[in-house]
Formats: sequence, C-alpha cells, structure tokens
Amino acid sequence: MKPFDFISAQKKWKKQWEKEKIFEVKSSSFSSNRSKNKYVLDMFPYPSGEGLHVGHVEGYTVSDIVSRFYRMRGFNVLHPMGWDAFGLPAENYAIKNKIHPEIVVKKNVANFKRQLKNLGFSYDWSREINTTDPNYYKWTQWIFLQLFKDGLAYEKEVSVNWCPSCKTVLSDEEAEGGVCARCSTKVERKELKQWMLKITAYADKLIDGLDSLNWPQRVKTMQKNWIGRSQGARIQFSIASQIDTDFNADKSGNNRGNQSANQRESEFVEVFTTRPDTIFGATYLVVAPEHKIISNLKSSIENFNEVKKYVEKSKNKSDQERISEVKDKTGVELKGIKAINPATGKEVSVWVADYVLPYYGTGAIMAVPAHDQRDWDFAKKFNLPIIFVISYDGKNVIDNKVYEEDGILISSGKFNGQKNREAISAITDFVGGKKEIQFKLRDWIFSRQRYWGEPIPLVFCQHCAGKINNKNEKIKNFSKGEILNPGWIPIKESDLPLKLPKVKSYQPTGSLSSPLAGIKNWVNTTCPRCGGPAKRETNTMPQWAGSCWYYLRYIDPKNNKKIIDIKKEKSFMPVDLYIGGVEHAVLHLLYARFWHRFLFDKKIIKDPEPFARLVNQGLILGTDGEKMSKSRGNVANPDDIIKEFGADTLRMYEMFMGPLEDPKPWNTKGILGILRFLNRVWFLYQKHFNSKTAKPHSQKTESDFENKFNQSLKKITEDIENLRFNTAISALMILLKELESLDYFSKEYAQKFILMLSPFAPFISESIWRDVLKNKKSTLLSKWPEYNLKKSFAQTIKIAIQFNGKTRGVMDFLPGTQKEEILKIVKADNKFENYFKGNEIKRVVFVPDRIINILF
RNA sequence: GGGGAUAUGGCGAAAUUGGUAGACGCGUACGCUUCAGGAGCGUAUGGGGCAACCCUUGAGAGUUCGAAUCUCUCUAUCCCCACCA
Repeated sequence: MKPFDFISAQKKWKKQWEKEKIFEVKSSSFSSNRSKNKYVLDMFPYPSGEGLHVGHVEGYTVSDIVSRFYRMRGFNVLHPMGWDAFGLPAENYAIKNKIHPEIVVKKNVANFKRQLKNLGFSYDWSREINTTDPNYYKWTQWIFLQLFKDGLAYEKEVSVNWCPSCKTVLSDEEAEGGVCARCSTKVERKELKQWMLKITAYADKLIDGLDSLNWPQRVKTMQKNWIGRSQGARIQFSIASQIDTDFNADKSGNNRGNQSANQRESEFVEVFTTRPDTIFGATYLVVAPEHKIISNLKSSIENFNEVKKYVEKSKNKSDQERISEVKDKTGVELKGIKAINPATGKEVSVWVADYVLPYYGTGAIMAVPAHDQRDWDFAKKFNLPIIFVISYDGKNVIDNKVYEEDGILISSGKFNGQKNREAISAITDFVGGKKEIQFKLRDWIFSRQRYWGEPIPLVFCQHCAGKINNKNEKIKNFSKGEILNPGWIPIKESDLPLKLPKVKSYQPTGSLSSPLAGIKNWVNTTCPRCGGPAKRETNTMPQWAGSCWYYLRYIDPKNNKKIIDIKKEKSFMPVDLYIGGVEHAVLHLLYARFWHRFLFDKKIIKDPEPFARLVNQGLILGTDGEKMSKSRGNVANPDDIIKEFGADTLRMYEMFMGPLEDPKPWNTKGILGILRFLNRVWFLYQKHFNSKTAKPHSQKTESDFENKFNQSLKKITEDIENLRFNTAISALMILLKELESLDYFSKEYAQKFILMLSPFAPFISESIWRDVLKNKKSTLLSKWPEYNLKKSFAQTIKIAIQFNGKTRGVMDFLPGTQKEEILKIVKADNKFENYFKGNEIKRVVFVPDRIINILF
C-alpha cells in the first residue's frame, strides 16, 4: 500500500474548500444571539519578506483547531485574517531598492496568503483586511479625528533619537544600545514637536479593566506595572536664597505657571513622594536636570556654570549611559540656595542629578537617605547628612546601612512612637501636602517622521490659530482639540481617507520631517474651516495605530458609512480567544485597549474590553535550544517541512511538541512520529474501507471497546476546550492502536475517529472522510461526536495495593468495589502472603477506585 | 534592584490536581519482513542488583498512611521592567 500523498490532497482540498466557501461565516450570524457565536482571533502578521515562521504556524494552528472544533459543535465562528502592513521594514526596503512599499507589501501578502492556505487554515478570506488599504485607514484616521476633537491628541516637544549620519529619526528599536542599527553611528537626542495621545487619561480604567479579563496573569501584571499606579503626595519645600532680590521668577516662567505678574511669591520646589512618613529624615532635595527651578534661580545659583554644564551633559546622554550609571550616581549641588524642610523647618541643600526623571511626579524628590537605597548611595557619595526616622523597635537603629522596612517613627516630632505606615496621612496634612496618585505610564508619542504610515488628517491654518489665540474672539465653535492645539484643524470626515501621495524618494529628507514634507502640492492646501491657505501635517502615524482596532473591522469590513455597525459588533464582541506572542503584552494590547475604551465611551461599540480571553503561545526554539535566527542558522522553514512531510504533519507536530504556552525546542526527528501516525491512520482506513482491499466482516463491536472509545472522546473533547493539544494528540495515538487491534471496525466509529482527527489534520481527514468513507460534505460541516458519559468509564479499575505506604502490587476490580471486599481478596492472594506474616493490621487507608494502603 | 515563570529518563514531555512517577512521541538495542532505503512491523528501554528489594521528579528540610504536586530554606536557567521617588 502506498503512503498518503499529502501534496495532492492539499492541492485538491484547498481548491474544493474555496469553491464550496465553507470557511465563510454565515451573514445571518451577525444578527444572531451572541451566545451562538464565537470569535477566534489571531494577532495578524506583519507580512515580511521572509514569509511565515514556524512560530506563526503554532499560533495559527491553535486558533484553527479551536475554530474548527467550535464550528463542528454548531457555533457560528468568525475566524478572520489580515495584514499589519505599514511600518519600517517595507519602507527601508523601498529606500534600498527604490520600489514603492505598496508593491513590496502586495508581493509579501500574496506569499503569506499562499502559505496560510497551504496549511489548511479555515480563514474567512472574504473579510481580509489590510491596514495600508485606504478603505481601511480611512477609519484609522477617523478614530484619530475623534480623539483629536475630544482633546485627547496634543502637540508636545519630545526628544527623539537622531542619527547624524543617516540624517533620520530613529525608533527606539533602531537605536538600541545607543547606536544606529543601520550605520552604527552614535545616536543623538533632538527635540521635536510630536503628536501625543493622552492614554494617561485612561490609566485608571486600563488598570481596573484588567480584573474582568481571562488573560495570563503575567500579562496582566506586566500591564499593571507598565501603568504603574502609586499613591503618594505632593509636598512643597520653599526655597531660601541668599540673593533674594535677584529673584525674577515671573519673567523666566514660573514652574506653577499661572501666577499673576505683580504678585510675587517666594520660589518653592514641589516634590512627589510615596513616603511622606519619612519626611523628617529628608536631608536634601534633588531636581531633574530639566527642572525649571534651575533657570528660574539662575542668578542665585553661585555655581551656575558648573550646573549648566551638568545639565547639558545629561541631556545628551542616551538611556544606555544613564542606566550604566545606576550604581555610580552623578550630581551637582545648587550652591547658594537652600530648601526648607516643611516638617523640621530646617535648611537642606538642593541638588541636580539625572537619576531624577523629569517626566515622573514633579521632576523633583525629597531625599531620605536613611530609608531609600538610591538616596543612601547618593548621600554617601557626596557626604550628605543621614537621619534615621524609622526604627524597628522605636529606639535603636542600625546606622551602617539603609533601613527600608516598616517600623516605629523616631526623630519625627509629635509623630514619634507611631507606626510609620499609619502616620502617612497625618504627616501629609501636617506639612500641607496634597495626596495624589501618580502613574508611570506616559502619553503615547503618536508621530513618526516616515513615509509608510497613515497620514495624520490635520492641517495647520495660521488664520484660525490667530482666531483661537485672540481672547476676544468667540471660540466656542471650535472643538476641544482645536482649542488645545491652536491652528490645527481637522480635515472634514467626508474627505477621508486622506491618501498617502506618491512620492519620488522615500529617502529621509535630512530635516526632522517626513518625506511627505517634500511634496509641495500635497502639503499646501486650504483650511476646512476658513478656506484660507493651510499646510498639511507631514508626519504619519505609528505602526501600532492600524492594529489598535482591526479586530472590529473584520466584523463589518465593507461598511463605508460607519466604522462598524454596532448591531453586528454586539453579536461577536468581545473576542472569545485571542492568540499571539507575549511580545505584545504591553504595547499593542494596551494601545488597543485604550482605543477600544475610547470608542466605548463614544458609544460606538457596546463592550468596554476587546479581548475576553488571551493566550500566548510559547516561543519555538531552534534544535540547539536557542532562539531561531538567521545568524545562528537554526531556522526551520514551514515551506520545506510542508513539502517533505505535509501540512497536516507540520500542524500536528507543532501541537504535539509540548504545552502551548511553554517555550519548546524544535526536533526534526520528532516530526517522523507524527508522519508515521498519520500514515497508519491512512493504512487502517485503506484496509477496512477501500473497496479494492477491504475484506467483509460481520462481528459486532465489543462493549469494552465502546467504553475505551468514549473515554478517549471525552478526553480529546476536554483537552481541546482547555487548549491541551499535546495530550489530545497522545490520546488519538492511543486510540489508533486500539482501532488497529480490532478485527471489526464499524463505520460508526470509523466516522467518529476521523471527525476527531479533522481539526488537527484537515487534509488527510477530508480525504478519508469524503474519498474513502464517501461522505458528501466536508468534515467541517459535520457534527463533532458527542460522548456517552455512562460509557466513558473503564469497566475495570486498577487499584494500587500498598503496605506501609509502599506500592507492592496492582489488582483489577470493578469500579466502586468496597474496602472490605478488596481487603479480603488481597489477604487471600498468596502474592501478598509475606506482608501479613507476623504483622497485625493497625489501620487501613482506602480511597475508592484508587488505592488501598495497609499499615502495620 | 523589582516582578514573573520554569526545573521530571539520552531528548520533547505525561501524571485524573495529594493516591501505581515516566502515558504518548523521539532516540537506542535486539528480532522479523522486504528486489536494503534515513521504509514497515514486533519486543525491550529511569538507575543499581542474580534476586527479594533498594534508589529516583534541581538541592536540603517539614507536613502526611502517602508528596513531582502542599509549606519553608537554598541553587540554576529563562523572560519582562528597570534610578518611577
């Protein structure tokens, strides 16, 4: 007999399935009850030139098995696919080869699609989307406009990575290690006006929303840490300057910003702390190099030149350099000025140091060296005073190292003797502090100085800017966004999409703007408000934008009136199962949740969270146990494996490798096990059901077999529900052995077994199902077999016989056999004679259907 | 520095969630079959011992009739965040 011909089966069924359109979800599903529907989603790929990776295959096989399983159980399953095709690689390729990114993307998409179809994935291709399609990014731009109108988009000076040799802005990934990824030149920092999205406005909702989600704990924790909510207080330290008359805070801009010109208050520094309880031990202040106090008190700072030098140096430091200094902190004292500790009333020195971050809290801290490691290090280095205010027993301190634990307050005036945590609130009030919650999360930098992205649909109009800035003008016709960003006017929604213009060169312009800035007739336009001359925004959106909402568009991909019909959205959202790599634990999954929450608040959609259940597949490593990479030469290519062993074999092997979420090394030999298994299935059906080779048989199926079959069916059903595919496959293998040992193989069980195999190995299953067993419709349109619970138990049960806790034998019993009866049989068995000799039974531990443990 | 995860044969891994440790697969050995090929089938396969038995789930302790599983103390590896006040 010839082994199964995978290649021609793949060809045949691929075509047939397409013709029968069996992967398309019924349109009536979109008006049906949510409980009848399932939404199984993959993280859509970036269509790179390399094609599909075995890691993609892992995730996509999981979602395909689950989709097929649910379909066979009678659900309407939405299982779509699309392309996240904006972004750097295509642009870089375009620069190098002078080919339009659109052409490159088209080619890569075609290749990916070919590969996905070869694997038999049951995607509904009629809902395919592409983030670079103007009909799609029209709505990405539309969402941006809603965010803008609501005041959630604003412009801000941000420092960016700049490569002086390539003359271009670099992303953080391109600037890793402080050098340009392309030319290894040292990366510089440059200040640039960028669009920001106010994701911080959603910080609370994004943390609180996590509770309701069935996500891996580690991803939830990562998001929580990333958002970084912490309870603390703002406390003011007033500044005493020796040259008080030189103050001119208002002229140079006050750091509180809104004081009137005449009313001069003395300068102060506001700090943020989570530990107001330690304030009596605050022996100095540290401000970030960017802190306004430095320029405000310029003339009071005696060593201003030295300070200025330090500030300049810090600004040019890469993140890498800053991190390498964690152990050895740098800083300069602001000589000539002192701050007053509001708790003790004593003068403390003020320092500038770049270990204080400008964007967190107030950009200034009170340093309590006795109880904070960083402050301790800094104080030791610069010989600053250290005062212990928490003691483990209220009396003594160990003064040769930092004490970070809780305890009893000392040297803290009227708070002495209290537990430090319990005194936080009272001490905050005592020093006039304001309780506040701070987040680590920073607003989302949304501009990219690139060509290959969604154009930002705004124009700048000088005339409108003047109107908004003129206080006498009535500005109530303007949106929040327009008032927040004077001069920036959104283009009309009816003019969307704002298409990317063709450009001659994708080469960076060398200035800080995108290649779009060079297209004069595109940049120059008219203002949608006043009709006057205006200029378009030339930056584009980041790659994350398109992936923030693509899962919504699959539900209603052709709607050109609305982003999505809420009625349709209701019948499929939230996503039942979302599968992808952990690498998106924070960025993509947080940005998507942010946009989703916003759309929810705007009542465009009905559910506040997009992904009810998230699963991360584990990384597939090379045969050497290392991460697969070209340079290591340990990359397994799906195309090669499909050619040699077949798509079913690849799918099943990847599922058999180990638990879904664990990292797993590739083993080329291991594939053979699956190949053998599938061929044995093929031979079994040839033997029994091929009209030329099959022999007639007449026996009835034994009831013992029925029980074994039902047991396997139950296990496989439950394993698929719990995404435990490795053990499901092992159960299929055991079952196959059972089937091979049968003389008579009834058609009923032959059918059931193939249906059970079909989600894993759709091609061979379809061949057997339709060509050998002569069924008309696909396995996918057939019902998943139901197990008979009564028959899913073994007829006899093995019970372990233990003496003094050690297993000495195993015996078969009927399920539910009583303790006394088992004991009688064990005693009568001469195998165990020796154990009873000369011993008196003290106790018998019995677990029904499991063990009997006889103790002497 | 903080957070999270993992650790079981030569290898990938199972273990009904406290009840026969090593299912299933790979590899290996021996045998069978064939016009010999990296094919197919069968048997064996954690370690030690002739044996009855003993040892064995990263190391060490504890709880229990019974621990891979629970508790404590270590060790190693991996991932994420990283001067967040």
